[in-house]
Amino acid sequence: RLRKWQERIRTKDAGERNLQFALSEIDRMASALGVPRSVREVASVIYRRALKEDLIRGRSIEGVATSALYAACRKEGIPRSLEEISEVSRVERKEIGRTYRYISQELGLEMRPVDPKKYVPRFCSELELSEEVQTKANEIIEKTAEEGLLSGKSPTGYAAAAIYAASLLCNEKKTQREVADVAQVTEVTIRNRYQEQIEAMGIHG
Amino acid sequence: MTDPKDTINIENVVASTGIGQELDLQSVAMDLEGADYDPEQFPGLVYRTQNPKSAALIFRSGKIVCTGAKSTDDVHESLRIVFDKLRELQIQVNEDPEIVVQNIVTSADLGRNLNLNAIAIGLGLENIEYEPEQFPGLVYRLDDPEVVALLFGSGKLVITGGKKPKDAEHAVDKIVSRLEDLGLLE
DNA sequence: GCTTTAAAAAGTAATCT
DNA sequence: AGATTACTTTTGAAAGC
Repeated sequence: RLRKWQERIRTKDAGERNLQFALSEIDRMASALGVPRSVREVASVIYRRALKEDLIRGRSIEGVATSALYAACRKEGIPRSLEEISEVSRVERKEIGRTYRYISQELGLEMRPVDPKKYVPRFCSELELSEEVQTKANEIIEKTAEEGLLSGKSPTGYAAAAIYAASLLCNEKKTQREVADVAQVTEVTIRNRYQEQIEAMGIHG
Repeated sequence: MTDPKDTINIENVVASTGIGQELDLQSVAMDLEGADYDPEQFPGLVYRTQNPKSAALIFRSGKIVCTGAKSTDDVHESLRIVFDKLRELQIQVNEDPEIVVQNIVTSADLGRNLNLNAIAIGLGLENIEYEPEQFPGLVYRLDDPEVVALLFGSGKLVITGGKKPKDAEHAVDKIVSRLEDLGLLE
């Protein structure tokens, strides 16, 4: 009986240590990403729920913690792409993506697809683009998405193309390279989305 | 107005069978031309047929998996070739080994573009998976028939997980009526 | 869970000319 | 700026780690 008692304490301590590790990892990654405290709190809640529902079995603590943070950023309306998240995590992008899909499904998070407009303020400020460009980019995203151009396209590439187009229209030109670097997509993707968007907007030049 | 059902095309059929005899894959690999066998990497021996095109995975137990065929007839033809090849190597093969179709992959076209964002909400976020950052298709699991559909913005789709060609037809019917009810197919 | 096989859908990406 | 090739997703069986 004493043995069982000690074992219970041991596992309880281990579980407690694991939880503390996960929460500190969420904190570390959140700081590195520069997201507000509210996001870390949402991420912590998601992680605790995943723990309670026993979703961590067979997965790494770090993977679930990273996925919880990715989901929290989206839920709070300040998404970070998997690419960005993976830069501050030691879990690879593909694993974060599949773990996120799993916990999202199992916890019934009912995550809506990311709205590309959510990336506009951050990308534009990194590029030092004016409020006017942001407004124009949002307009382009709004209008072209309504016409069905967004289906199946990655939100970051879509936002990047709209920002590139808006920078040209507002005479604050940024190169495709510059926009591609902050959005972490290739110039090819920007080129492809840009062509579709300006055509749908009826813009030339 | 072409019926989306008429656009259904079988792209791949997976089936399993067995010759009812244990095999020494090492010697089969030596005698069978074009055989790929690397037990360190995978326990099965890979043998490809050209006509019809398919790949057979042959195991030590005598069980065989055939994949890549474009119809159930092609699966039977491919396996007939495999069986004959094994018989040429003086291996006993049952008369007519039972062949079980395990999965049929089909493609189809709904004929109009789809607003996947609206469809995700319409079908219910809890019933679908749509993560365009990871994959452009919307994943929709049906209970009856028990298949998985991948819907794309172009209106094209993939149905997989079915065991009979009819499963894909029923799935397309259900998807079309579901989308029509939601007013998302026009 | 992984390993291997084949196949479609469409987007993204790396590499080469 | 193309063109190619390759990887992402789903499905299923097999035997073994």
